[in-house]
Parts: sequence; structure tokens; C-alpha cells
Amino acid sequence: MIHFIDTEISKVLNYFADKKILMVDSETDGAFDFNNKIILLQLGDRENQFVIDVRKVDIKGLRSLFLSDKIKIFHNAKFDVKFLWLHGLDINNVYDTLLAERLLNAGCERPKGYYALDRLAKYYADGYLDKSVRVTINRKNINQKTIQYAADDVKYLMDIRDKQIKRLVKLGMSNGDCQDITTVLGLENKSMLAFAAMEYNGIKLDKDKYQKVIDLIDENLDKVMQDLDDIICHEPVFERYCVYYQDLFTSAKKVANVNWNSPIQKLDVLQHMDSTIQSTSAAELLNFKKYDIVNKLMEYNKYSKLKNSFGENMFEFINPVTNRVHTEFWQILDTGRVSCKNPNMQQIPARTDIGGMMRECFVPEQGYKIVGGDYSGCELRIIAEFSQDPVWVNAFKDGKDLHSELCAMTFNIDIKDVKTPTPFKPDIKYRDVQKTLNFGLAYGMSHIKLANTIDISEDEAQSIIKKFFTAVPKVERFLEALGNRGKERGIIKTPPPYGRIRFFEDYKHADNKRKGAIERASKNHPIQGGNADMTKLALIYIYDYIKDKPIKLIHTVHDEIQTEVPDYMADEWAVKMSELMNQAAAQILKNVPMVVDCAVNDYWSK
DNA sequence: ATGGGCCGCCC
DNA sequence: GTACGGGCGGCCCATC
Repeated sequence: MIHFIDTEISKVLNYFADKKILMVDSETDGAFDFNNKIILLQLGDRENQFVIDVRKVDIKGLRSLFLSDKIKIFHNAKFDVKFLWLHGLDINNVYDTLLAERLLNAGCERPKGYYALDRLAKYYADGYLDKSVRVTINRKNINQKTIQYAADDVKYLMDIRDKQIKRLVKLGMSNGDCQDITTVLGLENKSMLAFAAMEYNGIKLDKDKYQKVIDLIDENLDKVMQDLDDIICHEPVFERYCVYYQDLFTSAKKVANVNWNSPIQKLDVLQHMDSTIQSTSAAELLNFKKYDIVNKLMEYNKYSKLKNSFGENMFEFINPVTNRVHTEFWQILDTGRVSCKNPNMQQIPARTDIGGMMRECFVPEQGYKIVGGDYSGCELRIIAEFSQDPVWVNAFKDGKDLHSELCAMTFNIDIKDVKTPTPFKPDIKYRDVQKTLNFGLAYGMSHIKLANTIDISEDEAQSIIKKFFTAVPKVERFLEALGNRGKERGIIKTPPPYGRIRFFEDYKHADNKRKGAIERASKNHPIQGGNADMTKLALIYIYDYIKDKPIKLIHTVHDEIQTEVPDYMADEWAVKMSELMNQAAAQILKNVPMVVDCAVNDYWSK
């Protein structure tokens, strides 16, 4: 039965007083942007649905209900939770049918709309939702039809949840308690609030500082384009790419008639000079640094990338109400990692000089600091823990540098010499080869790829890998076992206690390319996904700890968490934060210690 | 307009 | 002939 509530909400509170679980949804007057509001708020169970007209009713009275230990079922809760916060309401004990469905389908290719509520309603509850009504809902248009639609939206959530949990329990991703953070389901439901908080809080971008970096990029870009023009117009070999350009005010001048953003045109120019150049990628160009034009093109590529991907367009993401940048998180990728977009705050430059300058433009408010923590060598520690290789385990236990230790063994050299150049490639140091190897093996890197990456012969690469695995046989066996498991069982899990599953299609019927990909993803998933589990648990610990404190969660990048905190408590918080992150790590790493690098800064540092 | 391919930024 | 895991996104260019 549907109840339309447009006066007061005691009826709702009374109804749910002795219920353990309720389903919630909201209809808003648009996407979340700090100006929009909730129009209708629906609460219900299988028998009764209450549709509250938020234009007329003060929903603050629902505070105790939302903070009670009753389970609140949502579909895509992050969306509604942010709106509730905007209306001054907090919430906990949420079950999210979208997150649950993602857990049940990680790794599977699914058609568009697969995770939509109407699909779930049909699949799990044989219910029908008429989504065409949604577009007609607005502040001035609440009628019988929209109320019916709004009520329907919550009607099936209970059945969906019941059946999802059955499946998740069978797969070991839940024990039936959807809030238990020792299970994947609980991990996701709980950390959802942290992701909602990071979206809600956003990060401040210092516009003036950022503009200065863009100006610097522009200067470099102008210079390098001038140089490219000079080369094209003065070297006879490029004559055909040169044209005269004349405007009304200046005399004719020779310029390059090439769009340097076009890989096809770029390659054409380069091959005209040297037909052995295969592509315009940075890796390929590195081999042809003897040509001036190649050096200039590499510079051009670098600056135009920064300009096009991270230039003025970033300003469009500054919200006019909060004056901050609010990214959107997608909480469950195939491995359990998180992505974000609009903008993608996980790909803000950090590595190069100018990249570092761009990242430093993300700053705290006046009187605040940014306190960030990251898990040092997280994936390598996970490999150590679960391979139980003594070299790896002891390196971390003794606080030694794993790359150097392994390097000495792989190349039979003294540990003092790991930073000397290799004989087979003088511009690369031993330790750098080892680093490529250590990270690459977690991805199932082949000797061919290693050979290409550091530009050595395939035979040399093969023998390096062989010697490496001879030194650490348990790591080799560990990775092999993971690869085989994915192939044989069609699923692979992250380490205990989580066991987050990634599903694969049938190995036998895959083509060779796909077979290789399944094997490599099987090796990688427990490592990458284990890292993701750990970071999500840390987010939960932090979210719970900072509740009622003036500390804000603002960002996360896989093995890194950023917070914004008043000056006076920054140092103290940094200590506590690394303690919380270590606590989370200790739930997964039982034998290998974790190191959390925590820093207090006036900007987002890396 | 749309989508695939290439390329490059992040961990 | 493919073979480095997980992403997002800008640009070019062919196609509709």
C-alpha cells in the first residue's frame, strides 16, 4: 500500500519503529551539484511504501531512523546519501544493491543498463519499473503517477537484497551480515560512505597557482613549436611538409604544415626521414634520440599532453558553490579498485617537474593542512606475505630495500653496486632493471615485454628473469599457482579475510590472446585487489574515527588516502592516521610489516 | 554525432 | 602473430 506523506512524518516513524530493515530512495530535481534538492523521499518495506513530499515536510525528523541500527537498502546509495547530507541528515548501516551486484559480476562483460534498478527488479523480483516517468518528475509536477513510480522504486529492493545475499554467501563474500567489515560485502557497504564523503568534500584547486603552471607549459609549447617549424623548414628532407603562411599584417613566413597532434601525420614525417621508426609513442621515440626532430617531438608530446588533459579545462570542474573540485568515484572495478572521473583525480600529473607543480596546486583551505598517507610498496608486501619467500619477507621485516636486495641476487653483484650501469645497457642502472622486473612480474610480464621496456635482447631478458626466479623460487611458484587457479576454476580471489572474486569466462573456449590475459589477470587480481581491500578498510577506520572531528576525507588513489585538517591538529592526526592505516593493513598482512608514509603539507604531495 | 585507435597520465 | 595488471580521457579520423 502506498502512503503519500505531505504533512508530518510521525506515521512513518511509528511504522518503522519495530522493523529491522527498510528500503530507501529519493527523487531529486537533478544531479547532485550543491544547488539541487530532494523532491520525494521514499521509505518502505514489501507491504507499505511511504512517499514523503520533501517540498512540504521537514525530513530532519528522520534523523534517528537513519542513524538507528536498522538496515537501510538503497540502489546506488552514494547518490542519495550526498543529498541527505545536503538536507542535514546523516545515515549509517546501508546496504547498496548496486555495489552487491558489482561484486557478483566483477570481471564479467555486461551490457549497458545491466546494473540499473529496473534490470535488477526484473531479474530478482520479476518486477516492472517504468523508468519513463522519472524524467517527468520535477518540483511542480507531483501527481498520482509520479507517486506510484516513486513507491515502485523502493518496492523491490528487499527481494533484490535477499537474493543477492544468498549468492554472495555462497561465494564467500558475505556471511549474511551486510555490515560486517571482515567480509567484502560489508567492506563495500561501509566504505561507500567514505567515497560519498570524498565526493561531497572535494578538493580546493588554487586557480592562480594553477594558471601560472599552465602559462609555463604554454611558454614551453610555443618554444618547441617554433623549433619544430625551424627544423621542418630548414632541413631539405622535410621540404614537402613546409608551406608559406601569410596573414594581413606580416610578411610571408615558412611554417610546418603538420598537425603535431595527429599520430598519422607525425609518423609520416618521421618515416620520411627514417623508415625504421615504427610509431610515435614515447617508448619508440626514445630509440631515435639522435635526431633533433625526435627530441623536439618528445617535448611537444609531453607539454601538449599536460596542456590538453590538465590545462584550463580543469577550471570547469570547480564547483561555483563550494569553490572546490568534486570528482565522482566508481567504487568497484574488476579487481576491487576504485576509479574516478569528471575529473579523473587519480591521474593528476605527479612524476615530472611540471607534473609535480600541478599536483601542488591542490591545496587546503586557509588554516588547514593536507595530511596524506600512503602504503609503501603495498603490492610487493602482499607478494611477500602470500608467497612466503624468505628473501622478500625478510627484506620487509628488516626494513631493507627490496629492490636492491633482489638486484644483488639477480645480477650476482655486490649490494653496493646496484646503482651502477648495466653492461648490456649503459644508460640503465641494475636496480632500475630490477624495479621493472619486480613490478612487471605482478602483472605477468613476459620476457619479450621486459626486453622491449628496457631495450635489451629477448635472450638477455629471458636469462635475467631465469636468474631472478632462481633467487626467489617461492615467488615464481606463487605467481604460477595463481595463474593456474584462474584458468582452472574460472574465478580468482583476493587474500583472506576478504576473498573478493573476479570472474573469468571459460578458459577452454577463449582464444590464445584471451587465454594469456586470463592468466595474467589471475596473477594480478589477488595483489591489486588485496591492496584495494586494504585501502577500503583504512577508509572505513578513518571515516569512523573522524566523525565528530573537524577532519575531512578528501581523496584516495589506490594505496593513498588524503585528508584535510585544521593546522593545530595536523601533526597529531598524521600519527593517528598512519596508525589506522597500519591497523587496516594488519588485517591482511599477518607476517609482513607495513610502512605507512604520512605527510603534513600545504598542498597535495606525492 | 559516434566510436575505434593511438597515445599518455595515474597507481 | 599476441603477450604488462587496473583505470580515464584527449585527439584524430573514418563512418554514419
